[in-house]
Amino acid sequence: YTIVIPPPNVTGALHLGHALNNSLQDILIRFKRMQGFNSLWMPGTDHAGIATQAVVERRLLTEEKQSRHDLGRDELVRRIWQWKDEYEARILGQLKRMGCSCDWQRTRFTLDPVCARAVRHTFFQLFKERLIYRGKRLVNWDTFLQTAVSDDEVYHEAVAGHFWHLKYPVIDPRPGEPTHVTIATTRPETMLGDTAVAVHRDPAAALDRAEAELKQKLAETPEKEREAVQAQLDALAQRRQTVLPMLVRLRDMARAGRMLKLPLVDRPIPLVADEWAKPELGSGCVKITPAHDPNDYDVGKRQKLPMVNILNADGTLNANAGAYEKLTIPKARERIVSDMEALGLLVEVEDREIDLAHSDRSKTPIEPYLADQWFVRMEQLAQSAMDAVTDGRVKIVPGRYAQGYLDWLGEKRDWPVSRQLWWGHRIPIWYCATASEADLHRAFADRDDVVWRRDEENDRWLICAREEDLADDAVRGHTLTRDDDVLDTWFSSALWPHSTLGWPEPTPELKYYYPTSVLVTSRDIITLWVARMVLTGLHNVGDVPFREVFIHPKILDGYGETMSKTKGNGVDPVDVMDKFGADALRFGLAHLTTETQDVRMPVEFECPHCNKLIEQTKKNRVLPRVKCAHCGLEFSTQWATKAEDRSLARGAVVSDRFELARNFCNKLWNAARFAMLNLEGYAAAAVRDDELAIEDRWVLSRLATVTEQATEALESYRFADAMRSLYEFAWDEFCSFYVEMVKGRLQDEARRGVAQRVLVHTLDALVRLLHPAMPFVTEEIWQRLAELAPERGLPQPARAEASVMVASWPRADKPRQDSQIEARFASFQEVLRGLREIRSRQNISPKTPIRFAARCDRATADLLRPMEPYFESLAGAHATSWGPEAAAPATNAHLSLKSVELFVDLAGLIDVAAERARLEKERGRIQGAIAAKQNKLANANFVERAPTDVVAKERAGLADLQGQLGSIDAALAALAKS
RNA sequence: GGGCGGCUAGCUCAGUUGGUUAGAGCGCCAUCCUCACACGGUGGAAGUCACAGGUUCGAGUCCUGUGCCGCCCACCA
Repeated sequence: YTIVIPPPNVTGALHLGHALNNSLQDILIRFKRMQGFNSLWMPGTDHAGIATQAVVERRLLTEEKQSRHDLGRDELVRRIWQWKDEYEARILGQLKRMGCSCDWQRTRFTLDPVCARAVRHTFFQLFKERLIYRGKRLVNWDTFLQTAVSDDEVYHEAVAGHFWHLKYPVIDPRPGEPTHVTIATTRPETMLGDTAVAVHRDPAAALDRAEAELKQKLAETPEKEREAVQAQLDALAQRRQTVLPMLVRLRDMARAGRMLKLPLVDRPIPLVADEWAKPELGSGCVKITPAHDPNDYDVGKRQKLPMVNILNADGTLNANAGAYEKLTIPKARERIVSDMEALGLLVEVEDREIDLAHSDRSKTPIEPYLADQWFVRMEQLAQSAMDAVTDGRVKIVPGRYAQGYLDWLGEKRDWPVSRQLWWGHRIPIWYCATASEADLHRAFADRDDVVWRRDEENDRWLICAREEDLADDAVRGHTLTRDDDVLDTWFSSALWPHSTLGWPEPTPELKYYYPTSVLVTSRDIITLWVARMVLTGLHNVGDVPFREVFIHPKILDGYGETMSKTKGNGVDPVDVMDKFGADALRFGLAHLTTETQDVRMPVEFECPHCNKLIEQTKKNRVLPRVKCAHCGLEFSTQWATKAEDRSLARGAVVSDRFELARNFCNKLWNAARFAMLNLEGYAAAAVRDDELAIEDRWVLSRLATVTEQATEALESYRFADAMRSLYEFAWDEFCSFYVEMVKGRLQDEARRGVAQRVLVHTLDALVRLLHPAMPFVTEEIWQRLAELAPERGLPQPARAEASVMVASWPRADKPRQDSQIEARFASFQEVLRGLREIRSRQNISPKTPIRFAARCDRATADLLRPMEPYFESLAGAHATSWGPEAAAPATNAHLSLKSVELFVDLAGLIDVAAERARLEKERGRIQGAIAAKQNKLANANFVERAPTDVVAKERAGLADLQGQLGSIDAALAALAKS
């Protein structure tokens, strides 16, 4: 049984999302191990490697004021390793505290040589099959960190910004033609890369469409907001007069192939007609910078425009920027605006809120630029991964997530795999512009681990080497240069299930463990990782990487937001463990793992000084220190880094959602203590069925059922269901009833033996069942039990395993399931509850004994009569009579139950007012129920069409209720007399 | 814009194929420090199952639509 383990995020602390993931995996591993499977963890790919580099670079730039370019590749990588070692030690400590039996020794990182080899083999093979190719792509360039960031590391934020309205002169304007075209931009420096200005090909029609849309909107908007829409409509109408004629003219000029002069660099650029220009916005014209804007890139492709990149890889302007070369973007922006103004070409500066793409890493704006990148052709790879899911070789649980997976793959969008980083697997490609093909043949004649291909666009060879790096002079008389880029971390992560097992070598591990059993992960990673693992597995090994994928919920904070470092709303599992314990953390998380997609986790700070709770707000959750609203003292949080903050007492982040689990751990521990305190004279021996007391047979019956439920639930990843049945069995049945009922026998020397054996057996089974979810408490109980009762079990005792970790998972002992016993207990519990209720409502002290009569049919009487001693011990109630003729005492409290009417003798005890109030209320309730039933039965449709058993049930229910009503009336009458 | 999920007690959530009077934990009220457990026991109060239609003898549950919250993907799925 094999589980692929995704890693926790590298730069932050583990938060509850990671704790959930790791806990569920460890629950499965322990569960399967107990079932006798040979299990293997396959821990952590380092998909967060990029984050590490970014954090290190950010430190360098802010604290040491130097960039990676100053530092050099080797030194940067050395620092990253150092950072990662610190990080790993911390994460390992946390996982260990959580009880995760994760072994990270074997495969520390994806840069492990074994994995590195798998990466090169894969790249080589894809290159050879022409599934890897070189193409162009706009890259999100983080100018601060001087790296590209991937699409998912970009977030959009509205910021206060400017629209600069600029004028470009028309070359040789004819009479009547405009002399200038006005455009607006938020990034004036990109004008240096402009290769066209666009105007709509049919401005009148576009305006018509915009108008129609606005009218539609006007009709739909509520009265209040209409004014604003109407204003827009008016503006549009105005525009028809003022702007439209000019746009039509410009459009005609564009068709005629007229040119503009790009100021500052004096480059002629065409006026083009393209629908990207929006006549309803701004001047109606738009500058086109294909190398620095995604939309413009599309226009550039459509209009076959040149693409001028003005950026260097370090975020400064390059030679294409002419006089502005080497300036940083902000400096260039400043200069260009003032230069344009000097030329009289700056029309106005408009203040506006703009939606700007930011880098998640540095929090600075993104400057996209066009770059050559490596791509993986997805057509056939994606199809294979889709087939694996549609034909069921990979099962996704819950099934609804399969749709997203298929839809995403269905696009078959090529996968850009190159990244402009220094950390990661460097792309095994060398360039050579000077050699001839014959030279290459000569150099690599006897090698099948080198292939090459022509790069026509750049007039050079692309040489891919599989096994080892090529020397600069590998081709005699020519120089090879290696590609600087590294591969997307998902490229190596995608290989994880087979690369860690030794692929491409046919190792015994690969043979034994591949395909693995299950991947447990959260849904945001389905496309990034799951899909890619499937397709590389199929491509490389020829089989799927895992049989099942379990997608667990995401943990959100109290506001329903995803936990993340950026927001600072993550809950540190260490806080939870400190406050509630590791078992409570794990059980609690498993207990809320339902099939829904999210789980909310409202959290509070606990003041370490006065122990009061302080609401966690969006403001205070990111602070390193917080002032307690109750006692006024300050405490530190998980964000404290400075010594002065850290010296304060730490305020834990707590959530009452773990209280249930903590209390449960405590309950189990105390129940175990009780059992062990009562094992005096325990002797292991076989137990015959006829020796079993009623409660023994009942608890064994329930145990069989619960074992069955828990097993079934865990096998189908219904963690919450499993936890719920175990919780209820342990607390409501084992503790509240079995333990209470068995107390008497444990005091009785003659009956003690069997009671002890059944008690120990049940506890033993319960501890096994709970072990995966509560490893620490259960192990402790197990070890202590081993001292008192090393041999235990029903019907034949056997020596217990040395640790519950290697104990076997209980089998549901189905022959023990006894519906009759369970029915008897249901009645028993009902009567017991009734007796307690009467005691409570009559305010009778628990110490005062009471007597009661129970009116019921003979069968029920026979069933309950043997339980008499338990009514005495659990409710302090003595039964005086059972059966249809049971007489009500002169003064009594009455209660109608499903199968029994209870009369508690209240001679000398009665609180008449309380009893009357209670009876009146009861009467009202029953009358309501009777009316509902009578209505139902009066409905001819119901009687005719509903199944006969349902109708019969209704009738019986009605009769029963009417009987109860009679009794209540009688009781009320009796009260009136007294 | 598309897809997915949620809306059930003050809070956080269960509710299996439609079928008696819709459940749990926390919180609240009352009571009990009873010899495993006050992180406990016992009892209680508390819900127009988001809204509007529809199917059905019968709807929290099935269908259609609407609203709000959230997530994912994305200018054409």
